[in-house]
Amino acid sequence: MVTPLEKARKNPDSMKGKILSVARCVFGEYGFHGTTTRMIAQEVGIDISTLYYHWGEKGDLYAAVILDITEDLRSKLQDVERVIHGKPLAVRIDIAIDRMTDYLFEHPEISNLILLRYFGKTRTNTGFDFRVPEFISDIARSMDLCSDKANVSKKVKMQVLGIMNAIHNFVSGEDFFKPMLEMARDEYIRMVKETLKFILIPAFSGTSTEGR
Amino acid sequence: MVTPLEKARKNPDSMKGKILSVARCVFGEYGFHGTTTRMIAQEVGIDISTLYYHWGEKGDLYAAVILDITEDLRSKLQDVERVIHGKPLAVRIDIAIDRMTDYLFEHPEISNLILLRYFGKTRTNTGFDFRVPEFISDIARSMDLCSDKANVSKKVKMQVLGIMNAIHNFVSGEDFFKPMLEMARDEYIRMVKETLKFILIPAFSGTSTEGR
DNA sequence: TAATATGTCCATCAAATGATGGAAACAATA
DNA sequence: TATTGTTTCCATCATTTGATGGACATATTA
Repeated sequence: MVTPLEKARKNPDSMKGKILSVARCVFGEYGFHGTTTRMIAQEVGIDISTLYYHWGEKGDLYAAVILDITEDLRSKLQDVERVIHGKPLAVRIDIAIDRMTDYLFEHPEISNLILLRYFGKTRTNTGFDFRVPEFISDIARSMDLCSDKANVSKKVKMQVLGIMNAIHNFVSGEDFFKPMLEMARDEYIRMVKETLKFILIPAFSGTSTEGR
Repeated sequence: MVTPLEKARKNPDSMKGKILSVARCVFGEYGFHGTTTRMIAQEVGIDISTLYYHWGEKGDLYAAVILDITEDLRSKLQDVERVIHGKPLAVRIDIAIDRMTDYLFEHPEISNLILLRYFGKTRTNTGFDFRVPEFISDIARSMDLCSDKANVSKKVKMQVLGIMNAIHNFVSGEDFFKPMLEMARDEYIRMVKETLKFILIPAFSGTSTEGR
């Protein structure tokens, strides 16, 4: 059995795929309640009922969007993990920041959606699996921040949350921070990486693997 | 001339003040579009038209809420500044994290609203002054992160953004992270402080005042 | 007390929004 | 070509939501 989301991911040029792609961006910009199905349909250039035909109700489309970005992020994290494997901790962090920052600046809706989901509530319960806990543990292991690979401590999980959120913040806050700091996009991205490394590397590279 | 907001702030038990207080929390939880005027009115226990009588249209109430939390935050930052004045950098950061974290966990809607404003857009333009740039510079100066007090560098501004966002993240993400990590509230708050200090202190205390 | 100002609620409106039925267009296949 | 299944759009509905007018109540003051 192949789910609608799998179909859409396999076929990005299909109508299902196009709608999903646009929905990612619009939901990412305006949040669940700030987005209307009409906004998405208009952006795709189709009638609203075509959207409903493919994805059913708004909440189902939103759920698909969240699963979609989750899968993208998981996949990207695995990529990065392969690259940094075996390198010293400070280098791992350095590379991971570069790669993840570049990737998320190319797909800012991922950071947007994740943060909106962390910090905002939806009235109608769009409760479904976000799989954050696995992610956190995976990152901790690939960063080799924890000694016990099977059981990541709460302390390390908090640290990983701090790292990931720091990146998402700067990506998602681009439209707010960039004009505030009077920077062009490339300068902003450069400064983001620099700042992240300035803050994160000393904390992790000067200590043992299990926190201070 | 005294503005409606000033009246409400001076008189928290007045209807204006009660509505403002409730609106802070509801807007903070559900965002601008996720909040209906009916939700606020119901929470206060009044008719919807009473709300409109006091605050006019939804966007005006939201604007008042933002100005309200901005003023609270500014005031709190000044408090903290007085406490940490003259102390060594590592101590300043330590105390600032403790104080700000405690304060924001008591008023999580402040962090919620700030982050939602950074990362989410509103369809109808609720554009008004958020005064973030001043804040950032004030914090940089009170932290003594910059050598030139008059002209805070972009580098330092980015660092301050990173610090403040890290705190807001953990406060605003409480409802999401706490159950995920299977922690009680007090344990979570303790871990937040610990993690923030673990990440932030090494970066700033081991360097000169103007970045690495 | 009479008169005026202030505050609250009920009823209601117009627009926006989520959602659907059915006709038409299009494609695939016998 | 006739038949069947898929996709798209138009028209429309029911609710929700922002917003207002006017009646009633309560306080204030002449």
